[in-house]
Amino acid sequence: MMKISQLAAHSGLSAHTLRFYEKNGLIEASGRSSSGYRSYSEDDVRRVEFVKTARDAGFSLDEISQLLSIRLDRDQHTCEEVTAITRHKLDAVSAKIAQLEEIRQSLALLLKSCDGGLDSAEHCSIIEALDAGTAAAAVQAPQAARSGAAMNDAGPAKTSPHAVRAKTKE
Amino acid sequence: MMKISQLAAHSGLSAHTLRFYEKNGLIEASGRSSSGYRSYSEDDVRRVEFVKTARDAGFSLDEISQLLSIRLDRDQHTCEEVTAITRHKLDAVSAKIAQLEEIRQSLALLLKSCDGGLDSAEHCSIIEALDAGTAAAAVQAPQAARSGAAMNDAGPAKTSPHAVRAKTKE
DNA sequence: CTTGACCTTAGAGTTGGCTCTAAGGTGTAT
DNA sequence: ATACACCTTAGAGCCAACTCTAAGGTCAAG
Repeated sequence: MMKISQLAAHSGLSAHTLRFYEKNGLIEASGRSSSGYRSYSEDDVRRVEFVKTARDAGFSLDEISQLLSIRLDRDQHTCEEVTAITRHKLDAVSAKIAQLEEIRQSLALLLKSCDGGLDSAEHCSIIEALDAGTAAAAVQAPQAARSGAAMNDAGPAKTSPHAVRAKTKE
Repeated sequence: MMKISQLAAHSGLSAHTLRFYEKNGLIEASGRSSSGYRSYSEDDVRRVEFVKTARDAGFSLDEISQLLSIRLDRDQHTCEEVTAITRHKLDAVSAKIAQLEEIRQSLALLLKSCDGGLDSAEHCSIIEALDAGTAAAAVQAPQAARSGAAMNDAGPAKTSPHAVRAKTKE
């Protein structure tokens, strides 16, 4: 039986994150001390490790929930269900990569066109390309990189809730 | 001189988005009708097109702001500034792709290990791999895919505000 | 007996880029 | 005159996955 900070150290997740996962039904602490401190059994720890591994493999918390309920009750589920989730995720990741590859290609072309010298940007070919609308055009029709076509996870196919951009953080 | 919905139709951005961009200083309507309706000059339209093109090329709104101020006053800036922004973005996109490639690899390995049959998931090798923590381990040390190491844009190097996950939408 | 490290909770804030709502005013066609 | 499509604003809501805060309770060491 370990306390939350021990589990945090053990799992590499913060205590905050562990509580957050608990609130979202991903994990639980099967016991509490007399003073209300969470205490985690070995089974609890294994479940946390499962979540961490699945997260590192790229699954969303929602997908992890599905995987957990299968794990909990394996003989009520089929391999097909598991592979469906995994395949779906793989497809989404592949699509995202393809989209980023296009962007990378656009950026690489832009970079190649400009010497990057220290003199005035008066005739900078990058600025000119963006002005002329020929930045992504050389790679592919611009709307191919946009229009919710790229990203679909599991779930009730919503009509492109918000556009899919580069999302490279910060 | 066009009204906002005309510009929306022309640019492929919604009127909402145009107002949002204006609020964030990316674009402006140089005139207003007597009743307060925005009216866009040809210069305004060109600026909107620039923003759209840059967005499609993968730049963030913040980066687009920087590019716009260079475009506005080209001879006060150098090509080096423009290439720096572009190179930075390219690096960020490349890093993101590399990270997603790792995830793709993990998922592909998981999928390959399981036949996906319709019988019980009792011995499903995907669930077992996630349980054993060997899902990503086969590809690379798990923390390589995590630990804010992957995504850095321009900006004051914050210490990993939130972890970088797959972000494949929905 | 106090310091300081730990634990608890509900709930708010962060990120980026929209997206939408409410509550109204305007413009034009019938 | 009345329906209907358009325009205005400030501001709230959405997404995921945390991340942090406030305001307190617990516990071992010195």
